[in-house]
Amino acid sequence: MNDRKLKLADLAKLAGVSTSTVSRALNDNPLIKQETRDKLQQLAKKHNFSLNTAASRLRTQKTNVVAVIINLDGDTEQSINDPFLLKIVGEINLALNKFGLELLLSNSFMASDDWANYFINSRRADGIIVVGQGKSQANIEAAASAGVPLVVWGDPKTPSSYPIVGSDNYLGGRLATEHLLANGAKNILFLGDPGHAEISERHRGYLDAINEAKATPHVVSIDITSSAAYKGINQLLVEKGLCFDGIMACSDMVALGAMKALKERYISIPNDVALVGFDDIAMADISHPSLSSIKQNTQRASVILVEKLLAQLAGQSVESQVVEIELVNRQSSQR
Amino acid sequence: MNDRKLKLADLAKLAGVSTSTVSRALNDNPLIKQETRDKLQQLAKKHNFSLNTAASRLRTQKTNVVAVIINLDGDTEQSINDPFLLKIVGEINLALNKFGLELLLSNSFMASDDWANYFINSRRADGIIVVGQGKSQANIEAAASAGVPLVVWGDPKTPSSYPIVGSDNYLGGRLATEHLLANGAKNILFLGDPGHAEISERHRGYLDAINEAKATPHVVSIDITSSAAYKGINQLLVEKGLCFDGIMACSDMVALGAMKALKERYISIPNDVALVGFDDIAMADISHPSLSSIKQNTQRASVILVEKLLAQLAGQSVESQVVEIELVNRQSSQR
DNA sequence: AAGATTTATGCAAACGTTTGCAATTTGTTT
DNA sequence: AAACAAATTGCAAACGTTTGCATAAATCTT
Repeated sequence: MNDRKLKLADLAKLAGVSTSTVSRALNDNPLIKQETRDKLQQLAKKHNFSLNTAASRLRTQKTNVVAVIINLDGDTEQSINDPFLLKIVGEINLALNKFGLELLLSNSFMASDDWANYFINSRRADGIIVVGQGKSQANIEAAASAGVPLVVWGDPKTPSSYPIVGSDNYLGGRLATEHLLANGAKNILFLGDPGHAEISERHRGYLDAINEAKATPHVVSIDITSSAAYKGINQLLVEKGLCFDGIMACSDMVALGAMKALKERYISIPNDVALVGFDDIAMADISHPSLSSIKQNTQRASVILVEKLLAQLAGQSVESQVVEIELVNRQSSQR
Repeated sequence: MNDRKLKLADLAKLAGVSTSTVSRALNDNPLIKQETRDKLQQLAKKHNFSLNTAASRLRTQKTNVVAVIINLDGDTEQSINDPFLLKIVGEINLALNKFGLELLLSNSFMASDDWANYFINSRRADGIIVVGQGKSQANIEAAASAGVPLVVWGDPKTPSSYPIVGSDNYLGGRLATEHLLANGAKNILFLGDPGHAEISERHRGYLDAINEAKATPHVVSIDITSSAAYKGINQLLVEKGLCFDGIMACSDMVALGAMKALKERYISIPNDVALVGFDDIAMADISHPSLSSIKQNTQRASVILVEKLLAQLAGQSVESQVVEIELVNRQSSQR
């Protein structure tokens, strides 16, 4: 077991050929005769050989690694544990693997602010996928303008010098609100943080739908967490009573927090208050009543993110792209 | 912007010293005079220099990267989206960062089965953290006996040749069950998959508690997902009616699935059926009624995992370790 | 002030791949 | 069979660090 790690040269000696030949054979280079290739590949397998990635990365100046940065704001509690963010990371991992790439996980707290330097100059990764625009796009801007291959999960409508892939948040906000209106809600709360890039779009959609219906908007601005939502709704109920009959929550976690506050006060969902979330996380289906939500197609989005990154690496210029959304109609809004 | 990437040699020329000196200075090697060190470090910062990790990894044979493998069974639906697994990954990421290490994310589907080869021989990572024992420990066993620095999140009571860090699952199962008994439940279901390493321990704890109370055990064996739980409980209710008054669920997601099935049939929780979950995920607190659960200290566990891995890398031999658990008493079991 | 230490720097050889080019072998054409 | 073209393989130079050893500069001893 503890033979010193084999290198290409050892394998070459064993086979009686040159290292070049082995290298090419293992990379399935057609320069090498098929027969030789097969033989060498078998030999490699037999001896449990694997290439030293450090060496080949040094030589080729490519890593086949993509850094995924979970971009959190320092001052919010929306944490690394947010199920939606993590779900996206999971999907991105799958998508990368499909293309033979590996995933280096980071968050915006680590790694210094200079992403170009930390990840790319240092040859840690070939490109970057940023998950979440956060409140400030400064870091992203900086990296992009330093010429880093970069894609962002966020709101694709945001004007930017880098490609953003994400849902049509405006439309989502609008659909959710219209759905609530169609179900007879008159006083619909927007629950979330309109200062946050993606969410501000949802907010715009909400506003437009509300205005068109000549209803009155009412924004409850909170951190994007379930506990903030719980507290926010609780406080509102204490101070003003049940002054609303619908809630458009900026995320499912937020919706679920609100739902708890309502249920504790025996406010019926959907009869007294209709509720729609955003993200369609697993819990939406399992909560009781089940939570209507705007479903983001994270799987498709992840594949697109990776494809766009690869296109950039290949020197093509790429644009932002919207992925479709869908209203998932469940009990919480049905009446 | 587009100056060709600086290398150590360029920096050296700029400063009028040798590359060795720059290298040492940037690594804060005390061989170099403090003054020179400061000067060079400043110069590096000014020119936005960063070391080529491929080169230094090749030279030092160290990567400062840890591979984290989410170890899923091929045949279960417990997916990469499981909030608990992802939570652990998030925590491990934080813990690794604290020690200056980076996280290469993988799952057991990718990467071939030969972890030793794929990650270590290839110098992709220095060590491996496996999240979840899964149903088969063959891959882990193989890697460990190939001498790979390796730690596992799982059930620490499992006899093994590698260190396992995790909760005292037996105790957890026991505590949860005893808690249900203490709250007057007589017919307590165990809901989960006893074939799964960690869960079989919870099951043992359940059985012992049940037997000591001279009650009758009743196991509903299902996949570890909320939808399986939902279906399982539904089916049971259809076939046998409400033949139980307590459920010990093997995870919170499972508990929440069961909860939904019960609520839909207007079975009161906790009055008709008391319920305890496992993991204490965020949703436990937000569900209504809130879900009592066995809390696993993932944060502490993550730090321990990393420390043990580092110890192994330093050549020390390390042992499995139990991290404390705690019953979080919420509404779902209170009567 | 000259040797003996200590401190600070530089030289040059690795680390293990990949790849342009040259060299060899094989096959084809006249 | 000679001349040429095509198919295979090998040589050797990179890629950008780190580090043992040698050297040079500064400090201390007597």
